[in-house]
Amino acid sequence: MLDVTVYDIAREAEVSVSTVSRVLNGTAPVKASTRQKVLALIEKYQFQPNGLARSLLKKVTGTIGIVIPDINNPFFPEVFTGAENALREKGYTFFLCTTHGNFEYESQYLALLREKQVDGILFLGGRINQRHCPPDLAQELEDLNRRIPIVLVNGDLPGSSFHRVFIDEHRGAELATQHLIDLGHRHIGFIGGEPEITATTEKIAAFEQTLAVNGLSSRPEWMLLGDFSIGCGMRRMEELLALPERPTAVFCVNDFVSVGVIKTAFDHGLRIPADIAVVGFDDTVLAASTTPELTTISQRSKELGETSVRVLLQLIQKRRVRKHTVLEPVLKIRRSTVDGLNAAAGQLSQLSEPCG
Amino acid sequence: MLDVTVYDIAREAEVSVSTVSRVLNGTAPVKASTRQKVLALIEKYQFQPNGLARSLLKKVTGTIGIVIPDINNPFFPEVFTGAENALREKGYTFFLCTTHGNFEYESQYLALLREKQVDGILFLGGRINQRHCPPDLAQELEDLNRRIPIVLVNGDLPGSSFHRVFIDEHRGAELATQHLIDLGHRHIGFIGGEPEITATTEKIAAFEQTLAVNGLSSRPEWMLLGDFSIGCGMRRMEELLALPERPTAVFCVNDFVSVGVIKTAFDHGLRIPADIAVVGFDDTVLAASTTPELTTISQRSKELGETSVRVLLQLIQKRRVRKHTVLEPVLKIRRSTVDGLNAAAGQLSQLSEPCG
DNA sequence: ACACCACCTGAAATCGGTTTCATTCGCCAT
DNA sequence: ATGGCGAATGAAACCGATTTCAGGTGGTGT
Repeated sequence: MLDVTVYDIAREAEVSVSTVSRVLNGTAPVKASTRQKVLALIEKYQFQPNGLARSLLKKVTGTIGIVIPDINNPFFPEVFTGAENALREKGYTFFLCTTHGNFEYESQYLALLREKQVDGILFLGGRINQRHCPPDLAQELEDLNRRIPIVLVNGDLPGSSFHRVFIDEHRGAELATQHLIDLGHRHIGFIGGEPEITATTEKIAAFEQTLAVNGLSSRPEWMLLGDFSIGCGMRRMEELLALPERPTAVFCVNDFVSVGVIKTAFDHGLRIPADIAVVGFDDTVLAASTTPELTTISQRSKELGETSVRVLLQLIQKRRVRKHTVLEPVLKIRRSTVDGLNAAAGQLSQLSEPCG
Repeated sequence: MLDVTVYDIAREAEVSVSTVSRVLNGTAPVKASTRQKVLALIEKYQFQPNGLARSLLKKVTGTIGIVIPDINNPFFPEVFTGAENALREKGYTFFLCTTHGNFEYESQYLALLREKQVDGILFLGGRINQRHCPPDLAQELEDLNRRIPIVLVNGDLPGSSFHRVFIDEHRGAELATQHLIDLGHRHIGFIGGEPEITATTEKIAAFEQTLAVNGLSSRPEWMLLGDFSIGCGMRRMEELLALPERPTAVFCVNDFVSVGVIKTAFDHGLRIPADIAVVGFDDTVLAASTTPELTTISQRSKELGETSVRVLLQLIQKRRVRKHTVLEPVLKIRRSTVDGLNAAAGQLSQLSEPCG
């Protein structure tokens, strides 16, 4: 009863629905007087056209699906923010789908997104990896990509032909490792990350390669994996500190893990960076909230979101886009590796806006 | 060409679309042999019914809009997680809309959500407040509520009749303040928050009332507002420390602000809690990542999300629900107010899962 | 007076499903 | 043989918009 349609408007205005539609979209000239009449009714009933009906016909929904593993890791909200900002004025809306790294959820959400006719999908499945991703999900994703444009963000599915946007994680890990070496560290550990995931393996490869280039090497007992959580950082750091010989620095797979590492180091009365230096990865808001602030690798998360969604938009408009877009990571040097920096030097950009 | 419809299936199976639809939904008996034929074709073409067409007819989309001010404040992702968990198995999807506290964005998103025919809306607009919210947005929201079920989460619009789910912020602020007083503090400051927003005013009211009950009172120069950011915490703490006389404890409007306060205190060589105790609000992941960990008030964010969405679901199903649902806040005592707690006592629930 | 065009409008098809209504068919009881 | 019933199916209406196509009207140029 509260729902007004073009037919209701047309009837009351004593015109046809075609005319109402033309007033709505300006697709053809309409006599000023009838336009006024129609507009008045639209205003009167607060009429808003039903997007489902329109989308059904036009085959465009103005809707994008974003699939991420974990919304509680601040990295992903930042990517989301970038995507949203890039498309805000175009009137897109976003389905946010959190999978918790669960393949069943992923599969379920992909089906739902297809059913709801999204125009495109941003897939930030950290789990995508040749060895780990089950063949059926890979297949499913590829099939889906034949119907709906998909952009893989910071992930890969070797042997497939997805469009991808990602930062050069190898380079990022190299920057981090070289930074520690340049500071004089010779004994460096690596903490965190699931061993099946690209985000872990890439970093380890670059880590060991950079050590080698500098005539150093990693020690198996200092390579402590797990997952991407704070708790993992705490536990692995406990284990590390229990060893007879300790590294003087650790490189963590992400900021979450770094937070755990710092907490545990602090609990053991260690000073950071004097006793142990810590480098993270992602440059999320967490990096700004630890004491001392965390040296980390910026993934330029907002830009990543913006760029990804721009690529997706090109695909949606059937324009040609290069398959891969790579962003350069940036090393953010803060007090978890270099003592005595003043706070301003920390490049904590998120803290510089005025307040109140 | 890749898009298969019920008509295509029907033609190839030599049945009518009605039959295909019946196979799809099991709404009427279909002979086993024809069912098989249809199912085989559905499998062959990976057919999936078009949700737009279905929703258009059924007037249900299985879609919910969630409007939040800031996705980069970890509190909101936690609420979102709760909502998603509660509705996952029902196959709902969520439009996530971030407004940055911008009324224009809010208005724009509300229109979009209506156009896209969401079944309901969770509105977490921290800005909703009798004095501050512009009358037209208030009006808009109320009009919308006549067409679409809306639940206000942690917000209010006095004089209106929305369904609301919220935690008792007054009680939360009381718990925080009393905790500091019980620890022996007599000089307590308040930092952060925009003065127009309920989340600020409620806390201030409870703060001052609790002081009064204990025979204490606030000092205007120790009430330093601003916004809800880390940067605000830093700046206001600088100002506070520049005063000739300082409080021995501060209560912050949220965890973000607390982080800034702790950072600045640390930069000035102050020890927490010995020189200054800090209490936050929200119990986000940030509270676990500071050194020392932050004593804070848990808003039980995931439960808040779950509960809100449950209420919303009731409304969608036109069942009767009580207008207001209130959650009790919980004080989480950690090392930013009490020295020498061991880490396990911190109740950092998010750190207790196994890893790897 | 006639042809032409620009402007304005409406009827009807369309998008891809679901659902109602009517019909056919086979089977069983009387 | 016949009436009745339930299972199985198809035709057609419907949801709410957009768009094509086909007029109708009025003004202008010759």
